[in-house]
Amino acid sequence: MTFSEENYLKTIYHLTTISDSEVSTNAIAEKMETKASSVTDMLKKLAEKDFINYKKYQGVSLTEKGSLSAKMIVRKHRLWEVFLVEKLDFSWDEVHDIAEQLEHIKSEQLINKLDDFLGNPTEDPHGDPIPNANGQIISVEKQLLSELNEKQLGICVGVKDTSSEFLKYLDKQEIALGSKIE
Amino acid sequence: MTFSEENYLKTIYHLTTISDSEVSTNAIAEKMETKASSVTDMLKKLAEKDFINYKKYQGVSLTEKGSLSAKMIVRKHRLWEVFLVEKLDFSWDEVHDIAEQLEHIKSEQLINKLDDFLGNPTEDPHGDPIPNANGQIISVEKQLLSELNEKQLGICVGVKDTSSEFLKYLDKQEIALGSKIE
DNA sequence: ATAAAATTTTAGACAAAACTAAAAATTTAT
DNA sequence: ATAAATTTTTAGTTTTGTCTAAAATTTTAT
Repeated sequence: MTFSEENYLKTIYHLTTISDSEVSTNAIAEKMETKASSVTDMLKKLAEKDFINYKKYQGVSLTEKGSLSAKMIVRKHRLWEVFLVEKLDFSWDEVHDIAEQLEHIKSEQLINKLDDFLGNPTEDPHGDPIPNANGQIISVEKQLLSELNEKQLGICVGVKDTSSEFLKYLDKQEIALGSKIE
Repeated sequence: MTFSEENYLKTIYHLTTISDSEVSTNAIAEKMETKASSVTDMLKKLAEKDFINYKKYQGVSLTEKGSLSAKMIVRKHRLWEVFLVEKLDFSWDEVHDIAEQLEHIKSEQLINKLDDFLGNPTEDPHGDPIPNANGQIISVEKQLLSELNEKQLGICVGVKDTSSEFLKYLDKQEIALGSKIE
């Protein structure tokens, strides 16, 4: 699989988890900041290789094979993020771009050894779950802060928006994973 | 710089250190297992970008800029090798291919933090020197085993051939860095 | 010194991944 | 129900890095 194919697969995976229905060409194009025609080209290729179910004009969904591949990329991305924060002392707002590169390194042995080295973490620095070597995801139930009632107490176990700006804002407010919020 | 450009630069750098004269198109092609015509194409591009000195039919040498860039790639390669062996418990014959991928990750901050995390090592797992952040190389003088006289004692401080096969052979002979050899 | 051999470059083609512009299909609105 | 708007696909082009085959240059051998 090429870098580009991997990036498309990952994007389709993320869009699928948000909407859990067929993903549209335009949605992919927007998320990847590319043109719809480029997306169509790639969808044909991914369908050809049996990573996605694709019928013209009907949007796409991941096949089992595609879903597993996508989860392996997410696994790599999140494990590398843990490495960067825990071992190299990066802050949570700095790791995304580097992990975007590292997630494409091809070596199963590497990622499994990294997993062990990190102590088999279940979540990345933003509270997102890390798929295991079989692609299984054990995710803790979360509620959005906006869904809580007034005066209700909560503990921050994750962030929905992982943009560098928002994470820096949280730092300024002294909100981190584990923080009590009312 | 693209992956391909980086790979050419690294190859030219290695060939330069061996021969310390102009490097030929064919030598590059052979080392990279590609065709001479492909090499010529790339040499033009690298010359255009001022990484190499190139005159048709005359072979190439690195410019200051090219030499520094090459050393930074070597730095990354060797630091990642140390990481793989020291932290992830890979053996010295397994790390080359993975480091070939990791050396292309672009982030100065990453590599300098990795350097610190590893304790600023000066040599990789094969005894080759690691350039520092400024591209300086402090290398220990070495003698080839074949240059020693009979009955002369030596300590293995590096290996010239870093192929997986040879390294496994050394393992079988129980020869590692630090071993006394007569 | 010049012919033969080897090396290097050029010219033209191809595949991957992107693009623009135009055509086709689908969805929305009246 | 049909016209307008939107979305998606197709067709054709571009860039990057590769290739083959042929031409140009340099080196080697007599």
